[in-house]
Amino acid sequence: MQQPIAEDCEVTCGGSEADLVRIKAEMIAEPLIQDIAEWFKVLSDPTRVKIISALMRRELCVHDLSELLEMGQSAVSHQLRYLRNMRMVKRRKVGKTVYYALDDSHIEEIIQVTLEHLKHK
Amino acid sequence: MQQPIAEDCEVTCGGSEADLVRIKAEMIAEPLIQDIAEWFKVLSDPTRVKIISALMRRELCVHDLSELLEMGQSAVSHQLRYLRNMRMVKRRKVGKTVYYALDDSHIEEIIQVTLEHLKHK
DNA sequence: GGAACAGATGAGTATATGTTCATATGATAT
DNA sequence: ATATCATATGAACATATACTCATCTGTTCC
Repeated sequence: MQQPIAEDCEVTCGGSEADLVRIKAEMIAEPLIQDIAEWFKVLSDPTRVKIISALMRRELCVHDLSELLEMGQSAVSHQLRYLRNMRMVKRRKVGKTVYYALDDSHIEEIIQVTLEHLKHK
Repeated sequence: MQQPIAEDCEVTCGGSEADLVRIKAEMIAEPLIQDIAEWFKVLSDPTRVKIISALMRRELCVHDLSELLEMGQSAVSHQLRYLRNMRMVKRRKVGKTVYYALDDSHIEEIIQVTLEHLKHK
């Protein structure tokens, strides 16, 4: 009767096969992993961080954001769409102009925590 | 004596030029923006989130990580180098095998905060 | 020494991402 | 209706990213 062949590095790597199975079960579930990565990707681009940094002060229209960031209107608009899809910002239309504001209570908190972290490094 | 010409959208966009200048001064400084984006980029990839998720349990060698993630050794190794450069993980060598462990006290906290956030959405 | 193994790394490649350009939409004013 | 302004959006393009493959380094065991 064949025993299941032991993995090559069962001993050398310190962890038994059973251990790995347990760890795998304890790891964050796949769909959640995807969500986390997607969420962090929002803040992984300087332009988006700048936009959020500006909106932390007050709501702003696309044109003003474009001036603050010294970037083309189109580029800003594309990123705003991205942020809107991610439910990070909401918009309010007044005549021709569109005002954007933060729509996620946790962003500021997480940015603040990260700032503290980066300072103490 | 010439007054500085007002910006096109001074009135329509609701913010005076002086306001924009003030906001610009209050925004997070450019180099810090870059650091924040770089830091978040670490967790913007599912593979890296998985690696960190696994290392939150205990230190692991490359081979075991490779098994846990069901990915090639090379791919895992590349990401580990990235994480090492970002000072997110440290390594400990024992004979042929190299053990990786978390080297950033704040990652777990931030992931935990993010998980809570994602659940309550 | 040489074989076997764990891991690291450079090159190549396919895909993702961010910006620009041109143009479209939608609103206001004349 | 037409012109103008604020914003949105699709296509194109250049760069960045993550993986694979082949190869290299460093260690142990014979």
